[in-house]
Amino acid sequence: MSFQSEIVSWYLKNKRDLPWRGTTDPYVIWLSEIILQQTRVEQGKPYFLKFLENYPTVKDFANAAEEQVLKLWQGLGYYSRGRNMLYTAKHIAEHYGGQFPKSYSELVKLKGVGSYTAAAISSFSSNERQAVVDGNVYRVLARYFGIEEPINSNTGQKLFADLAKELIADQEPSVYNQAIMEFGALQCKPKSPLCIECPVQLGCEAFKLKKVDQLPVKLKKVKIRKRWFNYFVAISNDEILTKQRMPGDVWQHLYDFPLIETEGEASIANEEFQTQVTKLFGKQLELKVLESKKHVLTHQIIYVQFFAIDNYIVNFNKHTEIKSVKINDFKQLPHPKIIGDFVEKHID
DNA sequence: AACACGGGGGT
DNA sequence: ACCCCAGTGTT
Repeated sequence: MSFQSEIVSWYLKNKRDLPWRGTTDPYVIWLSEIILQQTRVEQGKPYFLKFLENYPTVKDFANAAEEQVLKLWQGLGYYSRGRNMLYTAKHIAEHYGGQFPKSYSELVKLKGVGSYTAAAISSFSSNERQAVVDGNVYRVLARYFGIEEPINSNTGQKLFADLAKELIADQEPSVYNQAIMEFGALQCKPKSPLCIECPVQLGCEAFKLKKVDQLPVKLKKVKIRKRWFNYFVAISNDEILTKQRMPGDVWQHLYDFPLIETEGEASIANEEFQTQVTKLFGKQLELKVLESKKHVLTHQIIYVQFFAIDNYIVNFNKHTEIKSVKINDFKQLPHPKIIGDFVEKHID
């Protein structure tokens, strides 16, 4: 039996029952695929169900407000996915008459849809012969064919894309694509793959050469930046100060608190820090540390301190991005995870 | 080609 | 501590 037939046969026996399987509606598949970008199935599943319930069709999605979309997205990360989804939903409602495209060539033009997602949607929705190449596929192919070319080099990308295209040539595109990804996720896992009970063990180059744990090869790792965020929790009566984050940094368009970023750990005793606080709020304030946390992202570690500002009087300079809103309204806004967690813990 | 973009889970 | 996850957009 060929590699592909073994994979498909394994899939039919071992596939998970997932809520987006079994539909050919390109809108629903798009929903699931965007959510699953760089996201584990188990983490994405509740978000998929939530989005489908709130926006049963692409027209429903197109009518949503960005704040509502981002609120539903809260906690999932890579928020540009949510923003791009709304943009694309509006685009489809307007230019496609609400009819979600199914072909690779149309799909790949959509914002937030790259070659992987276009291949996934087109093959799952209409069985178009487009090979998916995601993290799973890179891993399975690198191991089975013993490919040492880095998966994120220029030549590597092309090499794997060509190989994947060859392999799907005589297969049912929809089933085969899902099969190889499911195989990578459950059997040919990054760590502790199940080689002992693997249906393609005999043909696997990496297994033969005992290099399973060394493949695939991936270039470089980015340097992690350390940052120090000092947030000010200013409540007076039933209002709280909030600030929407702007483009050019993490958590774009999400709402957090007035913030002073420092080059190192800030303390109340530090004079320069006090000066900055005074400048930001226009007067001397008494600060109290509420909580300190370390927030780890892929590319930066953020040391977060929350300071309480007691007896704050609402007289905030209207020139800044900072606004005073009702606490109940504030809670409805989309927040970074670290802020959402803080609010849930400390603010009634 | 390199980097930015979140958060969580596995080892 | 490090790697990876049903990747894409920008520079």
